[in-house]
Amino acid sequence: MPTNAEVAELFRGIADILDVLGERFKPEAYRRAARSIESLTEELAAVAARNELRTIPGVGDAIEEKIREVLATGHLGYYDRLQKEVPPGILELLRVPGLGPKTARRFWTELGVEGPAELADAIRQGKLDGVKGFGPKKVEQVRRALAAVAGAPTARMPIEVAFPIAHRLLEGLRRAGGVEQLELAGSFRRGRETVGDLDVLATSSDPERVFDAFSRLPEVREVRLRGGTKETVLLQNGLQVDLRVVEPTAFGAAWLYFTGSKDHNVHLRSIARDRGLKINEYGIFRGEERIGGGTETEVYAALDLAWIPPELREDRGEIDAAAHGPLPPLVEEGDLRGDLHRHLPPDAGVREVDDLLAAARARKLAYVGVVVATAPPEGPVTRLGAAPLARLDAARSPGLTVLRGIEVGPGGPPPELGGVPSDYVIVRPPEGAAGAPPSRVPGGAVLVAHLGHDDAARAWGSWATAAGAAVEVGPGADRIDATAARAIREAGGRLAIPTGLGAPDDDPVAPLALRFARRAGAGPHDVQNCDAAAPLTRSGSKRRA
DNA sequence: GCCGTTTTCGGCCCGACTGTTTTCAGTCG
Repeated sequence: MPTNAEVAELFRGIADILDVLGERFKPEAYRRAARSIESLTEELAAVAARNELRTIPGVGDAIEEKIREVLATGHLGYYDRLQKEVPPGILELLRVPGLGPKTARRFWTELGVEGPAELADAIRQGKLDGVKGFGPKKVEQVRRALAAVAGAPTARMPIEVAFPIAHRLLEGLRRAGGVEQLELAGSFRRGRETVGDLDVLATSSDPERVFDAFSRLPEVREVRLRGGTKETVLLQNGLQVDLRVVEPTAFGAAWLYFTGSKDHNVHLRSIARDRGLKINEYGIFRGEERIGGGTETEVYAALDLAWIPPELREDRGEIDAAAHGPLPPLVEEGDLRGDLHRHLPPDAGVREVDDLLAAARARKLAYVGVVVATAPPEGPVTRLGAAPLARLDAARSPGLTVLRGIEVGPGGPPPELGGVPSDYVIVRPPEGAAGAPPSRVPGGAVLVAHLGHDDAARAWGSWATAAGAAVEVGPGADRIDATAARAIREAGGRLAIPTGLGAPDDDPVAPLALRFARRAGAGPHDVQNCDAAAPLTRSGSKRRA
């Protein structure tokens, strides 16, 4: 049975071939279906079994039938036939930056070139000289792009890896001066798990100065292109960054546009067109007249839509919802009232305890849970020292409840931890194996952390609901991303969001966990640590410190 | 190939940048 990702990849392959064959609208139709399928929270087979494939955005009669064929047989006759029409190497040419379907097709039909290696040979032999549309600059551009693409496949980067990089770039630009507003856009702002590039948007009275400063940042390896309003650079690590500078009056329209997603933009613009309006990155227009664009809200309002949070802008029904009034509120940083998963360093002393509690008070948290002992499925048993433990228990603060947590595997606390008094349990599933939830519930379990298995998310979500537990969301290999968080919510489970208490500014875990939860559509009621009081603990009473 | 509170047919977002051209095609996002 093919996975959703494999079916999406198949449809992208179809789109590429159709592109080279010169089809006009079909390629985008297949790509749109591919994007939708990728973002599903369950297997296609389950959707097909309920006969609901047509409810997937971009899936109509023809694509539904193709999905059913692939699910049933593992093959698609249509794709097999298409593959015979175009040499495989031509499709590789589409991966070369600056080469598109039109150009690839010309290389193939006019020069007999059938792949990247042959194209490089053709350039060396001067076969492109004098070909219409290929001057010396274009040939050199293609030659360099071919050389670059040979060594570096362009993979999307996990957002938690991009986070500190984006943080540094913005810091650098601010320090250089000349920028007024400065924001990230693109899939980064939408909180996607991976980013293909970074989009940075600025307003400035002196764009040239901003571009100059950007080009000189130490992270920048080379400037790819530069015009009056945008500059594209490549970082040392290969990540591409686009910087746009716009007028302050157009900031909202530009931020909306560059945040995407593409499908969201296309839908908005088609609504505008139906109403005799036009949206571009400079504003929203009726004829020549500009009727808004300073803020995103103005643009949405001109279409009688409520403002839509970036995390939801995927054209998965959010636009229809916004037409009927404000969307249900998503969880915000200020909604977080406590944190039940703080670790202290193994050699923590009294000082670290005091710092953590001071940070909790500064954030006005109502409760904080500190892990005092761990016996995870893998790794050694660790315990907090006697002195910091005493300090923790002795902490006195009218507003702050302090709790002791122990972190254990699905089987519950091992004998080694028998003597450790605790208020609640953090369950940590074993790494690697797509572990099924335990059949019995460890007494007073309130949190599942470091789950990391997308496939198991739905099952753990159901289990957590029954256990009165929450599942921790966040970036990284052993955490839960937005898609899995959505599956947990659909299974009736609640989420927990780390607060980042005491973490440095560029630490990605807390801000991205919040974005993932929002992307999963979670409001404050769906998040355990938005509750005003600490969850019920195993003793049935809260440890008032 | 998809889609529809004008539509089951006839549309399908919009502009920047580059290189090659004397007004535009291709690519990209």
